[in-house]
Amino acid sequence: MSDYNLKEEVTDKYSLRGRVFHKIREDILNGKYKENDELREAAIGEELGVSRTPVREAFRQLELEGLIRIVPNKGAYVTGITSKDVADIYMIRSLLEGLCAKWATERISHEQLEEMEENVYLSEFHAEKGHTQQIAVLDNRFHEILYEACDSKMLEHLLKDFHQYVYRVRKQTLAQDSRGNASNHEHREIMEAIKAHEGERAAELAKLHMLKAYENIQQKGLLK
Amino acid sequence: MSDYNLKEEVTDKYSLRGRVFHKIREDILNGKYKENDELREAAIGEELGVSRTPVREAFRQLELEGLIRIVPNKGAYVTGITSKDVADIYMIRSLLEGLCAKWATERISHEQLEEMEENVYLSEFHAEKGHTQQIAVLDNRFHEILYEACDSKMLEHLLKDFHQYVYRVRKQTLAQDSRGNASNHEHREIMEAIKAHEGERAAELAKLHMLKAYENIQQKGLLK
DNA sequence: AAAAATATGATTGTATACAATGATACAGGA
DNA sequence: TCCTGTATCATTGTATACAATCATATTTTT
Repeated sequence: MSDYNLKEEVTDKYSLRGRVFHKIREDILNGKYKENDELREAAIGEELGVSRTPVREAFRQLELEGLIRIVPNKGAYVTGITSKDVADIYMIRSLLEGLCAKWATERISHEQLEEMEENVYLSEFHAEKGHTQQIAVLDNRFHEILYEACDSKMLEHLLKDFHQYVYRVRKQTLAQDSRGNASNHEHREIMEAIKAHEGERAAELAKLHMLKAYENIQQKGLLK
Repeated sequence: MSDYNLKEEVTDKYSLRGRVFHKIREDILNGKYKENDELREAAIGEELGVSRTPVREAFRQLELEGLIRIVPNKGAYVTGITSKDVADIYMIRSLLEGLCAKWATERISHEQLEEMEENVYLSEFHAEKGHTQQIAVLDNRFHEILYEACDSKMLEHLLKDFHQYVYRVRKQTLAQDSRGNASNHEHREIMEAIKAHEGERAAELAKLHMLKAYENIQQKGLLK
Protein backbone atom coordinates (compact mmCIF):
# COMPACT_ATOMS: atom_id res chain seq x y z
CA MET A 1 0.00 0.00 0.00
CA SER A 2 2.43 1.88 0.85
CA ASP A 3 1.92 2.70 -0.71
CA TYR A 4 -0.46 2.67 -3.74
CA ASN A 5 2.22 0.63 -4.62
CA LEU A 6 2.67 1.24 -8.10
CA LYS A 7 5.57 -0.85 -9.10
CA GLU A 8 6.41 -1.53 -12.68
CA GLU A 9 5.87 -5.22 -13.00
CA VAL A 10 6.04 -5.78 -16.68
CA THR A 11 9.54 -4.55 -17.21
CA ASP A 12 11.23 -6.73 -14.67
CA LYS A 13 9.10 -9.83 -14.75
CA TYR A 14 11.76 -11.73 -16.61
CA SER A 15 14.89 -10.29 -15.09
CA LEU A 16 16.73 -12.33 -12.52
CA ARG A 17 15.77 -10.06 -9.66
CA GLY A 18 12.19 -10.11 -10.88
CA ARG A 19 12.11 -13.87 -10.99
CA VAL A 20 13.52 -14.20 -7.49
CA PHE A 21 10.95 -11.74 -6.22
CA HIS A 22 8.04 -13.48 -7.87
CA LYS A 23 9.24 -16.92 -6.82
CA ILE A 24 9.51 -16.10 -3.13
CA ARG A 25 6.22 -14.28 -3.26
CA GLU A 26 4.55 -17.29 -4.82
CA ASP A 27 6.05 -19.60 -2.22
CA ILE A 28 4.60 -17.46 0.52
CA LEU A 29 1.18 -17.16 -1.07
CA ASN A 30 1.04 -20.87 -1.75
CA GLY A 31 1.91 -21.67 1.80
CA LYS A 32 5.36 -23.15 1.31
CA TYR A 33 6.66 -20.60 3.76
CA LYS A 34 4.23 -20.21 6.62
CA GLU A 35 3.42 -17.52 9.09
CA ASN A 36 6.41 -16.51 11.19
CA ASP A 37 8.79 -18.71 9.25
CA GLU A 38 12.23 -17.18 9.14
CA LEU A 39 13.60 -16.71 5.64
CA ARG A 40 17.38 -16.88 5.38
CA GLU A 41 19.02 -15.04 2.55
CA ALA A 42 21.73 -17.61 1.97
CA ALA A 43 19.39 -20.60 2.01
CA ILE A 44 16.95 -19.08 -0.46
CA GLY A 45 19.76 -17.84 -2.65
CA GLU A 46 21.22 -21.31 -2.80
CA GLU A 47 17.85 -22.83 -3.54
CA LEU A 48 17.30 -20.46 -6.43
CA GLY A 49 20.88 -20.66 -7.60
CA VAL A 50 21.72 -17.01 -7.02
CA SER A 51 23.76 -15.05 -4.52
CA ARG A 52 22.35 -13.18 -1.57
CA THR A 53 22.29 -9.85 -3.40
CA PRO A 54 19.18 -10.35 -5.52
CA VAL A 55 17.53 -12.19 -2.64
CA ARG A 56 18.05 -9.24 -0.36
CA GLU A 57 16.59 -6.87 -2.92
CA ALA A 58 13.58 -9.13 -3.29
CA PHE A 59 13.18 -9.17 0.49
CA ARG A 60 13.02 -5.40 0.58
CA GLN A 61 10.23 -5.45 -1.94
CA LEU A 62 8.35 -8.21 -0.21
CA GLU A 63 8.53 -6.24 2.99
CA LEU A 64 6.93 -3.27 1.33
CA GLU A 65 4.20 -5.52 0.00
CA GLY A 66 3.60 -6.67 3.53
CA LEU A 67 4.36 -10.33 2.92
CA ILE A 68 7.41 -10.40 5.15
CA ARG A 69 8.63 -8.38 8.08
CA ILE A 70 12.31 -7.54 8.28
CA VAL A 71 13.86 -7.04 11.67
CA PRO A 72 17.19 -5.25 11.18
CA ASN A 73 20.21 -7.41 11.91
CA LYS A 74 17.96 -10.30 12.78
CA GLY A 75 15.99 -11.73 9.95
CA ALA A 76 13.00 -11.81 7.66
CA TYR A 77 9.78 -13.38 8.85
CA VAL A 78 6.63 -14.26 6.97
CA THR A 79 3.87 -11.99 8.20
CA GLY A 80 0.63 -13.50 9.27
CA ILE A 81 -2.74 -12.27 8.19
CA THR A 82 -5.03 -11.74 11.11
CA SER A 83 -8.75 -12.18 10.76
CA LYS A 84 -9.07 -8.45 11.32
CA ASP A 85 -6.74 -7.78 8.40
CA VAL A 86 -8.95 -9.91 6.19
CA ALA A 87 -12.09 -8.17 7.40
CA ASP A 88 -10.52 -4.76 6.76
CA ILE A 89 -9.33 -5.73 3.33
CA TYR A 90 -12.73 -6.99 2.27
CA MET A 91 -14.39 -3.83 3.50
CA ILE A 92 -11.84 -1.71 1.64
CA ARG A 93 -12.14 -3.87 -1.42
CA SER A 94 -15.92 -3.62 -1.45
CA LEU A 95 -15.61 0.14 -1.83
CA LEU A 96 -12.84 0.00 -4.39
CA GLU A 97 -14.35 -2.78 -6.47
CA GLY A 98 -17.49 -0.70 -6.57
CA LEU A 99 -15.59 2.29 -7.90
CA CYS A 100 -13.75 0.01 -10.27
CA ALA A 101 -16.99 -1.40 -11.69
CA LYS A 102 -18.38 2.09 -12.16
CA TRP A 103 -15.32 3.26 -14.03
CA ALA A 104 -15.19 0.04 -16.01
CA THR A 105 -18.74 0.65 -17.19
CA GLU A 106 -17.61 3.88 -18.81
CA ARG A 107 -14.27 2.71 -20.07
CA ILE A 108 -14.31 -0.99 -20.84
CA SER A 109 -13.13 -1.94 -24.32
CA HIS A 110 -15.03 -4.19 -26.65
CA GLU A 111 -12.42 -6.91 -26.28
CA GLN A 112 -12.50 -6.75 -22.51
CA LEU A 113 -16.26 -6.99 -22.42
CA GLU A 114 -16.13 -9.99 -24.70
CA GLU A 115 -13.59 -11.71 -22.51
CA MET A 116 -15.75 -10.97 -19.50
CA GLU A 117 -18.81 -12.49 -21.15
CA GLU A 118 -16.82 -15.51 -22.16
CA ASN A 119 -15.49 -15.79 -18.63
CA VAL A 120 -19.00 -15.80 -17.17
CA TYR A 121 -20.25 -18.42 -19.62
CA LEU A 122 -17.25 -20.66 -19.12
CA SER A 123 -17.48 -20.39 -15.37
CA GLU A 124 -21.12 -21.44 -15.39
CA PHE A 125 -20.18 -24.37 -17.61
CA HIS A 126 -17.45 -25.55 -15.26
CA ALA A 127 -19.72 -25.05 -12.26
CA GLU A 128 -22.16 -27.56 -13.71
CA LYS A 129 -19.37 -30.03 -14.25
CA GLY A 130 -17.98 -29.45 -10.79
CA HIS A 131 -14.56 -28.34 -12.02
CA THR A 132 -13.48 -26.40 -8.94
CA GLN A 133 -9.97 -25.75 -10.17
CA GLN A 134 -11.11 -24.06 -13.35
CA ILE A 135 -13.71 -22.04 -11.49
CA ALA A 136 -11.02 -20.67 -9.22
CA VAL A 137 -8.88 -19.63 -12.17
CA LEU A 138 -11.84 -18.01 -13.92
CA ASP A 139 -12.88 -16.22 -10.75
CA ASN A 140 -9.44 -14.69 -10.44
CA ARG A 141 -9.49 -13.70 -14.07
CA PHE A 142 -12.94 -12.13 -13.85
CA HIS A 143 -11.71 -9.70 -11.27
CA GLU A 144 -8.52 -9.01 -13.15
CA ILE A 145 -10.48 -8.12 -16.27
CA LEU A 146 -12.55 -5.76 -14.18
CA TYR A 147 -9.41 -4.15 -12.77
CA GLU A 148 -7.92 -3.68 -16.18
CA ALA A 149 -11.15 -2.36 -17.62
CA CYS A 150 -11.40 0.50 -15.14
CA ASP A 151 -8.49 2.07 -16.97
CA SER A 152 -6.83 3.44 -13.88
CA LYS A 153 -3.28 2.31 -13.20
CA MET A 154 -3.68 3.44 -9.60
CA LEU A 155 -6.85 1.55 -8.84
CA GLU A 156 -5.84 -1.47 -10.89
CA HIS A 157 -2.59 -1.85 -9.03
CA LEU A 158 -4.21 -1.38 -5.66
CA LEU A 159 -6.90 -3.96 -6.29
CA LYS A 160 -4.49 -6.48 -7.77
CA ASP A 161 -2.34 -6.18 -4.68
CA PHE A 162 -5.25 -6.77 -2.34
CA HIS A 163 -6.49 -9.58 -4.50
CA GLN A 164 -3.14 -11.32 -4.20
CA TYR A 165 -2.82 -10.49 -0.57
CA VAL A 166 -5.93 -12.36 0.47
CA TYR A 167 -5.11 -15.23 -1.85
CA ARG A 168 -3.71 -17.24 1.05
CA VAL A 169 -7.13 -17.14 2.66
CA ARG A 170 -9.22 -17.34 -0.47
CA LYS A 171 -7.48 -20.49 -1.65
CA GLN A 172 -9.26 -22.44 1.04
CA THR A 173 -12.66 -20.97 0.31
CA LEU A 174 -12.41 -21.61 -3.38
CA ALA A 175 -11.48 -25.22 -2.80
CA GLN A 176 -14.62 -25.65 -0.77
CA ASP A 177 -16.79 -24.63 -3.70
CA SER A 178 -20.41 -24.28 -2.46
CA ARG A 179 -20.47 -20.54 -3.11
CA GLY A 180 -19.48 -21.14 -6.71
CA ASN A 181 -22.99 -20.84 -8.11
CA ALA A 182 -23.86 -17.75 -6.14
CA SER A 183 -20.57 -16.15 -7.07
CA ASN A 184 -21.08 -16.95 -10.73
CA HIS A 185 -24.51 -15.42 -10.66
CA GLU A 186 -23.11 -12.27 -9.11
CA HIS A 187 -20.43 -12.10 -11.78
CA ARG A 188 -23.10 -12.38 -14.44
CA GLU A 189 -25.10 -9.57 -12.91
CA ILE A 190 -22.08 -7.30 -12.73
CA MET A 191 -21.19 -8.09 -16.31
CA GLU A 192 -24.72 -7.38 -17.51
CA ALA A 193 -24.88 -4.09 -15.64
CA ILE A 194 -21.65 -3.02 -17.29
CA LYS A 195 -22.90 -4.15 -20.67
CA ALA A 196 -26.10 -2.14 -20.16
CA HIS A 197 -24.00 0.91 -19.19
CA GLU A 198 -25.56 1.07 -15.76
CA GLY A 199 -22.56 2.22 -13.79
CA GLU A 200 -24.22 2.79 -10.46
CA ARG A 201 -25.84 -0.62 -10.51
CA ALA A 202 -22.58 -2.27 -11.48
CA ALA A 203 -20.90 -0.50 -8.57
CA GLU A 204 -23.54 -1.61 -6.13
CA LEU A 205 -23.39 -5.21 -7.35
CA ALA A 206 -19.60 -5.35 -7.21
CA LYS A 207 -19.69 -3.96 -3.70
CA LEU A 208 -22.21 -6.55 -2.59
CA HIS A 209 -20.24 -9.29 -4.30
CA MET A 210 -17.29 -8.52 -2.04
CA LEU A 211 -19.35 -8.34 1.10
CA LYS A 212 -20.94 -11.69 0.36
CA ALA A 213 -17.58 -13.24 -0.41
CA TYR A 214 -16.41 -12.08 2.98
CA GLU A 215 -19.51 -13.38 4.74
CA ASN A 216 -18.82 -16.74 3.18
CA ILE A 217 -15.25 -16.82 4.45
CA GLN A 218 -16.42 -15.81 7.86
CA GLN A 219 -19.25 -18.32 8.09
CA LYS A 220 -17.06 -21.17 7.05
CA GLY A 221 -14.98 -20.40 10.06
CA LEU A 222 -11.89 -20.16 7.93
CA LEU A 223 -10.52 -17.44 10.11
CA LYS A 224 -9.22 -17.78 13.57
CA MET B 1 -0.12 -0.28 -2.20
CA SER B 2 0.84 -2.25 -3.76
CA ASP B 3 0.35 -2.07 -1.86
CA TYR B 4 -0.92 -2.30 0.24
CA ASN B 5 2.13 -1.78 0.91
CA LEU B 6 2.47 -2.58 4.43
CA LYS B 7 6.07 -2.03 5.20
CA GLU B 8 7.39 -1.95 8.70
CA GLU B 9 8.63 1.57 9.05
CA VAL B 10 9.37 1.87 12.69
CA THR B 11 11.94 -0.85 12.89
CA ASP B 12 14.17 0.39 10.15
CA LYS B 13 13.74 4.11 10.34
CA TYR B 14 17.11 4.57 11.89
CA SER B 15 19.07 1.86 10.12
CA LEU B 16 21.39 2.90 7.36
CA ARG B 17 19.23 1.39 4.66
CA GLY B 18 16.21 3.01 6.21
CA ARG B 19 17.86 6.40 6.24
CA VAL B 20 18.92 6.12 2.62
CA PHE B 21 15.40 5.14 1.65
CA HIS B 22 13.77 7.97 3.53
CA LYS B 23 16.29 10.53 2.30
CA ILE B 24 15.82 9.74 -1.37
CA ARG B 25 12.08 9.63 -0.90
CA GLU B 26 12.11 13.02 0.73
CA ASP B 27 14.25 14.46 -2.04
CA ILE B 28 11.74 13.26 -4.59
CA LEU B 29 8.70 14.51 -2.71
CA ASN B 30 10.32 17.87 -2.09
CA GLY B 31 11.15 18.27 -5.72
CA LYS B 32 14.93 18.02 -5.56
CA TYR B 33 14.70 15.21 -8.06
CA LYS B 34 12.13 16.04 -10.66
CA GLU B 35 9.97 14.08 -13.02
CA ASN B 36 11.98 11.88 -15.37
CA ASP B 37 15.27 12.71 -13.68
CA GLU B 38 17.64 9.80 -13.86
CA LEU B 39 18.94 8.65 -10.51
CA ARG B 40 22.40 7.07 -10.61
CA GLU B 41 23.26 4.62 -7.90
CA ALA B 42 26.88 5.64 -7.62
CA ALA B 43 26.17 9.36 -7.50
CA ILE B 44 23.54 9.08 -4.79
CA GLY B 45 25.66 6.64 -2.83
CA GLU B 46 28.55 9.06 -2.89
CA GLU B 47 26.33 11.94 -1.86
CA LEU B 48 25.05 9.99 1.12
CA GLY B 49 28.39 8.49 1.92
CA VAL B 50 27.43 4.88 1.34
CA SER B 51 28.10 2.29 -1.30
CA ARG B 52 25.75 1.34 -4.09
CA THR B 53 24.33 -1.65 -2.21
CA PRO B 54 22.01 0.17 0.20
CA VAL B 55 21.11 2.62 -2.53
CA ARG B 56 20.02 -0.19 -4.79
CA GLU B 57 17.88 -1.69 -2.07
CA ALA B 58 16.28 1.67 -1.44
CA PHE B 59 15.61 1.99 -5.18
CA ARG B 60 13.73 -1.29 -5.17
CA GLN B 61 11.49 -0.04 -2.42
CA LEU B 62 10.94 3.32 -4.04
CA GLU B 63 9.93 1.58 -7.21
CA LEU B 64 7.31 -0.39 -5.33
CA GLU B 65 6.06 2.83 -3.81
CA GLY B 66 5.70 4.21 -7.26
CA LEU B 67 8.10 7.09 -6.81
CA ILE B 68 10.62 5.84 -9.32
CA ARG B 69 10.52 3.57 -12.32
CA ILE B 70 13.37 1.14 -12.84
CA VAL B 71 14.20 0.09 -16.36
CA PRO B 72 16.39 -3.02 -16.15
CA ASN B 73 19.96 -2.47 -17.22
CA LYS B 74 19.23 1.15 -17.91
CA GLY B 75 18.40 3.24 -14.93
CA ALA B 76 16.01 4.61 -12.38
CA TYR B 77 13.77 7.49 -13.31
CA VAL B 78 11.54 9.66 -11.15
CA THR B 79 7.95 8.92 -12.09
CA GLY B 80 5.68 11.76 -12.94
CA ILE B 81 2.19 12.14 -11.59
CA THR B 82 -0.29 12.77 -14.32
CA SER B 83 -3.38 14.82 -13.70
CA LYS B 84 -5.38 11.63 -14.16
CA ASP B 85 -3.38 9.95 -11.42
CA VAL B 86 -4.21 12.78 -9.08
CA ALA B 87 -7.88 12.66 -10.01
CA ASP B 88 -7.97 8.90 -9.43
CA ILE B 89 -6.20 9.18 -6.11
CA TYR B 90 -8.57 11.80 -4.81
CA MET B 91 -11.55 9.74 -5.85
CA ILE B 92 -10.11 6.68 -4.16
CA ARG B 93 -9.16 8.68 -1.12
CA SER B 94 -12.63 10.14 -0.81
CA LEU B 95 -14.02 6.62 -0.39
CA LEU B 96 -11.29 5.48 1.95
CA GLU B 97 -11.24 8.60 4.09
CA GLY B 98 -14.96 8.13 4.48
CA LEU B 99 -14.48 4.59 5.70
CA CYS B 100 -11.64 5.77 7.90
CA ALA B 101 -13.78 8.44 9.52
CA LYS B 102 -16.55 5.93 10.17
CA TRP B 103 -14.19 3.48 11.81
CA ALA B 104 -12.49 6.26 13.72
CA THR B 105 -15.83 7.28 15.17
CA GLU B 106 -16.15 3.87 16.77
CA ARG B 107 -12.54 3.39 17.75
CA ILE B 108 -10.86 6.71 18.45
CA SER B 109 -9.13 6.97 21.81
CA HIS B 110 -9.63 9.79 24.23
CA GLU B 111 -6.10 11.07 23.62
CA GLN B 112 -6.54 11.02 19.87
CA LEU B 113 -9.80 12.91 20.06
CA GLU B 114 -8.16 15.50 22.28
CA GLU B 115 -5.30 15.97 19.86
CA MET B 116 -7.79 16.32 17.05
CA GLU B 117 -9.72 19.00 18.89
CA GLU B 118 -6.51 20.82 19.69
CA ASN B 119 -5.48 20.54 16.07
CA VAL B 120 -8.71 22.14 14.88
CA TYR B 121 -8.47 25.00 17.36
CA LEU B 122 -4.84 25.66 16.59
CA SER B 123 -5.46 25.58 12.87
CA GLU B 124 -8.22 28.16 13.17
CA PHE B 125 -5.91 30.32 15.24
CA HIS B 126 -3.14 30.20 12.66
CA ALA B 127 -5.61 30.81 9.86
CA GLU B 128 -6.56 34.13 11.43
CA LYS B 129 -2.93 35.08 11.69
CA GLY B 130 -2.20 33.97 8.15
CA HIS B 131 0.45 31.46 9.13
CA THR B 132 0.31 29.29 6.04
CA GLN B 133 3.26 27.13 7.00
CA GLN B 134 1.71 26.06 10.30
CA ILE B 135 -1.65 25.44 8.67
CA ALA B 136 -0.02 23.05 6.23
CA VAL B 137 1.63 21.12 9.04
CA LEU B 138 -1.58 20.95 11.03
CA ASP B 139 -3.56 19.89 7.99
CA ASN B 140 -1.20 16.98 7.46
CA ARG B 141 -1.41 16.07 11.08
CA PHE B 142 -5.20 16.20 11.17
CA HIS B 143 -5.40 13.51 8.55
CA GLU B 144 -2.72 11.44 10.19
CA ILE B 145 -4.63 11.47 13.46
CA LEU B 146 -7.69 10.31 11.59
CA TYR B 147 -5.71 7.50 9.96
CA GLU B 148 -4.33 6.35 13.27
CA ALA B 149 -7.69 6.57 14.97
CA CYS B 150 -9.38 4.17 12.57
CA ASP B 151 -7.35 1.44 14.20
CA SER B 152 -6.72 -0.47 11.00
CA LYS B 153 -3.11 -1.00 10.04
CA MET B 154 -4.24 -1.79 6.50
CA LEU B 155 -6.28 1.33 5.96
CA GLU B 156 -3.88 3.54 7.87
CA HIS B 157 -0.96 2.47 5.76
CA LEU B 158 -2.88 2.85 2.54
CA LEU B 159 -4.06 6.34 3.34
CA LYS B 160 -0.69 7.50 4.57
CA ASP B 161 0.85 6.33 1.34
CA PHE B 162 -1.65 8.19 -0.79
CA HIS B 163 -1.30 11.22 1.40
CA GLN B 164 2.45 11.26 0.81
CA TYR B 165 2.07 10.46 -2.83
CA VAL B 166 0.07 13.54 -3.64
CA TYR B 167 2.28 15.68 -1.45
CA ARG B 168 4.16 16.92 -4.48
CA VAL B 169 0.94 18.39 -5.82
CA ARG B 170 -0.58 19.43 -2.53
CA LYS B 171 2.47 21.45 -1.57
CA GLN B 172 1.54 24.03 -4.15
CA THR B 173 -2.09 24.21 -3.13
CA LEU B 174 -1.28 24.60 0.52
CA ALA B 175 1.11 27.43 -0.20
CA GLN B 176 -1.68 29.26 -1.97
CA ASP B 177 -3.83 29.27 1.13
CA SER B 178 -7.30 30.64 0.21
CA ARG B 179 -8.99 27.29 0.89
CA GLY B 180 -7.57 27.32 4.40
CA ASN B 181 -10.72 28.59 6.05
CA ALA B 182 -13.04 26.24 4.23
CA SER B 183 -10.75 23.33 4.94
CA ASN B 184 -10.55 24.21 8.60
CA HIS B 185 -14.30 24.37 8.82
CA GLU B 186 -14.58 20.94 7.24
CA HIS B 187 -12.06 19.56 9.68
CA ARG B 188 -14.11 20.94 12.54
CA GLU B 189 -17.28 19.36 11.22
CA ILE B 190 -15.60 15.97 10.85
CA MET B 191 -14.18 16.22 14.35
CA GLU B 192 -17.55 17.14 15.81
CA ALA B 193 -19.32 14.30 14.03
CA ILE B 194 -16.78 11.86 15.44
CA LYS B 195 -17.13 13.37 18.88
CA ALA B 196 -20.91 13.00 18.65
CA HIS B 197 -20.48 9.37 17.58
CA GLU B 198 -22.22 9.99 14.30
CA GLY B 199 -20.21 7.64 12.10
CA GLU B 200 -22.21 7.95 8.93
CA ARG B 201 -22.13 11.71 9.04
CA ALA B 202 -18.39 11.72 9.72
CA ALA B 203 -17.92 9.44 6.73
CA GLU B 204 -19.97 11.67 4.48
CA LEU B 205 -18.13 14.78 5.62
CA ALA B 206 -14.72 13.23 5.19
CA LYS B 207 -15.67 12.09 1.72
CA LEU B 208 -16.84 15.56 0.77
CA HIS B 209 -13.74 17.09 2.27
CA MET B 210 -11.61 15.12 -0.19
CA LEU B 211 -13.78 15.94 -3.17
CA LYS B 212 -13.63 19.63 -2.36
CA ALA B 213 -9.89 19.51 -1.89
CA TYR B 214 -9.62 18.01 -5.34
CA GLU B 215 -11.94 20.58 -6.87
CA ASN B 216 -9.69 23.24 -5.42
CA ILE B 217 -6.60 21.73 -6.97
CA GLN B 218 -8.36 21.43 -10.26
CA GLN B 219 -9.77 24.96 -10.30
CA LYS B 220 -6.46 26.50 -9.48
CA GLY B 221 -5.18 24.93 -12.63
CA LEU B 222 -2.37 23.29 -10.73
CA LEU B 223 -2.55 20.29 -12.97
CA LYS B 224 -1.47 20.11 -16.55
C1' DA C 1 29.14 10.96 -47.77
C1' DA C 2 26.34 7.43 -45.73
C1' DA C 3 25.86 3.25 -43.53
C1' DA C 4 27.60 -0.44 -40.99
C1' DA C 5 30.73 -2.38 -37.86
C1' DT C 6 33.52 -1.87 -34.03
C1' DA C 7 35.49 0.03 -29.97
C1' DT C 8 35.03 2.73 -25.77
C1' DG C 9 33.01 4.31 -21.65
C1' DA C 10 29.44 4.57 -18.33
C1' DT C 11 26.04 2.21 -15.72
C1' DT C 12 23.58 -1.49 -13.93
C1' DG C 13 23.49 -6.63 -12.34
C1' DT C 14 25.51 -10.15 -9.58
C1' DA C 15 28.87 -12.43 -6.70
C1' DT C 16 31.93 -12.34 -3.12
C1' DA C 17 34.61 -10.60 0.90
C1' DC C 18 34.62 -8.65 5.13
C1' DA C 19 32.45 -6.16 9.14
C1' DA C 20 28.85 -5.81 12.53
C1' DT C 21 25.33 -7.74 15.02
C1' DG C 22 22.70 -11.08 17.54
C1' DA C 23 21.91 -15.86 19.40
C1' DT C 24 23.57 -19.69 21.71
C1' DA C 25 26.43 -22.55 24.54
C1' DC C 26 29.47 -22.96 28.01
C1' DA C 27 32.23 -21.79 32.09
C1' DG C 28 32.73 -19.65 36.44
C1' DG C 29 31.03 -17.68 40.61
C1' DA C 30 27.48 -16.72 43.95
C1' DT D 1 20.71 -24.17 41.09
C1' DC D 2 20.81 -19.78 39.14
C1' DC D 3 22.93 -15.90 37.34
C1' DT D 4 26.48 -13.65 34.67
C1' DG D 5 30.12 -13.07 31.60
C1' DT D 6 32.58 -14.73 27.65
C1' DA D 7 33.50 -17.24 23.53
C1' DT D 8 31.77 -19.03 19.36
C1' DC D 9 29.01 -19.28 15.54
C1' DA D 10 25.38 -18.08 12.35
C1' DT D 11 23.27 -14.37 9.99
C1' DT D 12 22.65 -9.92 8.32
C1' DG D 13 24.77 -5.25 6.64
C1' DT D 14 27.92 -2.99 3.64
C1' DA D 15 31.65 -2.45 0.42
C1' DT D 16 33.99 -3.87 -3.41
C1' DA D 17 35.16 -6.57 -7.59
C1' DC D 18 33.86 -8.21 -11.75
C1' DA D 19 30.43 -9.33 -15.52
C1' DA D 20 26.78 -7.85 -18.57
C1' DT D 21 24.43 -4.37 -20.91
C1' DC D 22 23.53 -0.09 -23.16
C1' DA D 23 24.76 4.37 -25.31
C1' DT D 24 27.89 6.84 -27.78
C1' DA D 25 31.83 7.76 -30.53
C1' DT D 26 34.99 6.17 -33.86
C1' DT D 27 36.49 3.64 -37.56
C1' DT D 28 35.75 1.01 -41.57
C1' DT D 29 33.41 -0.17 -45.65
C1' DT D 30 30.65 0.71 -49.55
